[in-house]
Amino acid sequence: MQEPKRYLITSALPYANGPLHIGHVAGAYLPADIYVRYLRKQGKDVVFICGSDEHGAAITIQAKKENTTPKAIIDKYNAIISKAFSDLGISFDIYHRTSAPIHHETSQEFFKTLHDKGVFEERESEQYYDEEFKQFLADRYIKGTCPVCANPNAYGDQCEKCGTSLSPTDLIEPVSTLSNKPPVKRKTTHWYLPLNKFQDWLQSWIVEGEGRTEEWKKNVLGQCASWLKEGLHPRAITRDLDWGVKVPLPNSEGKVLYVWLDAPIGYISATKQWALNTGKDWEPYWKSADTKLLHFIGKDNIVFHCLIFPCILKSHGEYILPTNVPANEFMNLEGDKMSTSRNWNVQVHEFLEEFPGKEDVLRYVLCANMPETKDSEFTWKDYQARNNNELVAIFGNYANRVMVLTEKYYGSKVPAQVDSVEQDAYVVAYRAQVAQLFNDYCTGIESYRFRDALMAFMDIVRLGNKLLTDFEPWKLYKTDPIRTEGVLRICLESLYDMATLCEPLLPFSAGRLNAYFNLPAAPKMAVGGVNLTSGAGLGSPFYLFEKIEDQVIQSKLDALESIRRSREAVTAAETTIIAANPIKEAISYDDFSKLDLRSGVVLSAERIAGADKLLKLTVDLGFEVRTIVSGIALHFSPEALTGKKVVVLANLLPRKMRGVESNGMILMAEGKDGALHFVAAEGNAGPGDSIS
RNA sequence: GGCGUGGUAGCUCAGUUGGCUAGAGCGCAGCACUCAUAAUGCUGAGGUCGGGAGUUCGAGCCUCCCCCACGCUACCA
Repeated sequence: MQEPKRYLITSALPYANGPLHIGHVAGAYLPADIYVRYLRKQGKDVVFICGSDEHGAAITIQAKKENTTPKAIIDKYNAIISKAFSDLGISFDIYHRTSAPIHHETSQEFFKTLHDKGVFEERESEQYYDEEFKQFLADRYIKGTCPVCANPNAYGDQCEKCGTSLSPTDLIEPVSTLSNKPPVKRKTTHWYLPLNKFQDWLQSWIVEGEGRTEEWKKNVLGQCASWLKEGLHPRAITRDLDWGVKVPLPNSEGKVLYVWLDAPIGYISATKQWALNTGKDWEPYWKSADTKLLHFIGKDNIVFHCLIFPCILKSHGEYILPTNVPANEFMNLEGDKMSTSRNWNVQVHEFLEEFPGKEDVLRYVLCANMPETKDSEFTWKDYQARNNNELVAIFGNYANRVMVLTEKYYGSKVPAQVDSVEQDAYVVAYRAQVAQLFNDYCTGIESYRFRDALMAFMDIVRLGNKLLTDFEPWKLYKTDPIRTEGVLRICLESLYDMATLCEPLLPFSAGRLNAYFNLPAAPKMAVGGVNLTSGAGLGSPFYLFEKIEDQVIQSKLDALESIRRSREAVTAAETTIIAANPIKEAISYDDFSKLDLRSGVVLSAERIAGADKLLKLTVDLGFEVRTIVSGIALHFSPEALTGKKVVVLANLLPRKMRGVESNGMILMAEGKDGALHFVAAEGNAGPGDSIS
């Protein structure tokens, strides 16, 4: 691509059911903000879009959990999240919400356009339905026992204990979380996006790079290629739910657009709202080929932004496709994956409340450890070390050295430029090195390598420290005060350059430095072009950053340690329970296949004379009626058993008990309290159906 | 089980199409300096590049096998 005429930058829409943590920031928001601030400083036409994703079942669940309404939930978290962003200096041009009317309209228009074009397929399927509440149940509204780990509280989409992704029909004994009753299956109609039809196009666009103008990151390409290799399938883009954007068709009450056709359209509707707010035209940003469109996201969003959303945009026909999707990996915390539900994270709003004035420190540490090519690690020790050894010792200290010397020798007035110093070979070489590093800095940002850019910036500061040490103005002043003036003039100018260069990375510090100079922010991103006014008044020396004491770090570590301990205690307790009834020796499938299990129905039951534990059951196996003796008399009365569905081990050798021949065995589950429960095939399984 | 991404110095990470003695920052050791929040500057130690085999004049990089971490996905009869 030639130089783009304008830039449209998006960051993944945070889901408004919980607060923002630093992993999110390092993944999708900080890199975008750095990039955008850099572009603005270069004078580019750029719009930076984000907003809350406020629909979906998880939010309605959260509302139920907090005993409130979905609206209250999204208002609460939208407020927390958007404040956290602005407090951290993430400079969106608009932070919008998908609950806004303009978003609903935009999404519906999009759906209608694609629907009218015949892009979607309509399909009927069976979904669980709650008869009492008269509604279809979203996956997360169904709970049951996980077929993998036997966790009794697995959701219909995922078991949070073992992490397996499920579909509601996988659950054993599913229960509606609305009525706490078993749901029934009922037919429903949904619209599907036939991703399979886009397979070839996606293959050439992403894998072969047809029509792309930028190289994509390896992790992004790999993930996409993996999906394409598996083969894409049609995906439902509507859901039976009442919280979301309504499907804009007749006879579609109770149906909303699924996230695919909701959240990413939020980028578009937010752009529209921004245009309304500012009197601009939104369309060129989305529809003109000379726009560079970038989606900053975390790796969990790669499939969404690289496969699904492009299919939607392309289907529409008028929209451009992303130039790049510079997805980051994940940032771990002290060795473990960050997670809101497991309380293992650092929440942005809490951090900012606890450590006011440390916005730039957090930005610095997150940038230095940004998970650009692989998962990275945030530790509090590293946070402290980077603050104390880099921000304080290198950058803050350089600024302070220059300010203190200037105050001491020149009463905080800009000293004069001195030709002999300007032409000194050392200074010429110094300037050349700074120019080279500035170049590295720009290249870094432009190619989404923000850690490199940060490193280049710090190297510029290091050169400043070195220059001071090499010229030793504190000695030079005694023998050659004029030359000293020239040296400090260079230092001050470099400090002003640093204020400019660090603005995308450390905007708060940039502001404080500009204030010291009593100057507005430099209009352009550049180095060496500054010309301060000799004799102009400067501010008083100050510390840009302050040391962080061990004690502060230790308390953060202690807090995490106690969370880890309590989690381990829970895990240990669960392990003990499982260990109490250890699993039997492993068998082969052949061993299992010897068992002939059948579904059956109890026709009648009677006590056996002289036996207090045995019942004589007559069981219908469909193809025959059998007599089975079962030792359950202490748990069930005979009359309660008529019509009971059971599972029978049908090929067990016959055995006489108390004179009655038993032809099989009834399967029972024994609870921890010793109570017996029938095992039965649910639903329509009839007598004689085999079980395997 | 399949696919993807990683496994490089004590720690956090770079290493672009295979090419001099494998790099950076921090930490560590020594030296210099004192304007500075004991901060800065210089020098140095430290790596069989997850393990094994192969291709090549030459492999951190390419091929095969194995181990480990993370993610996605299938199957679960």
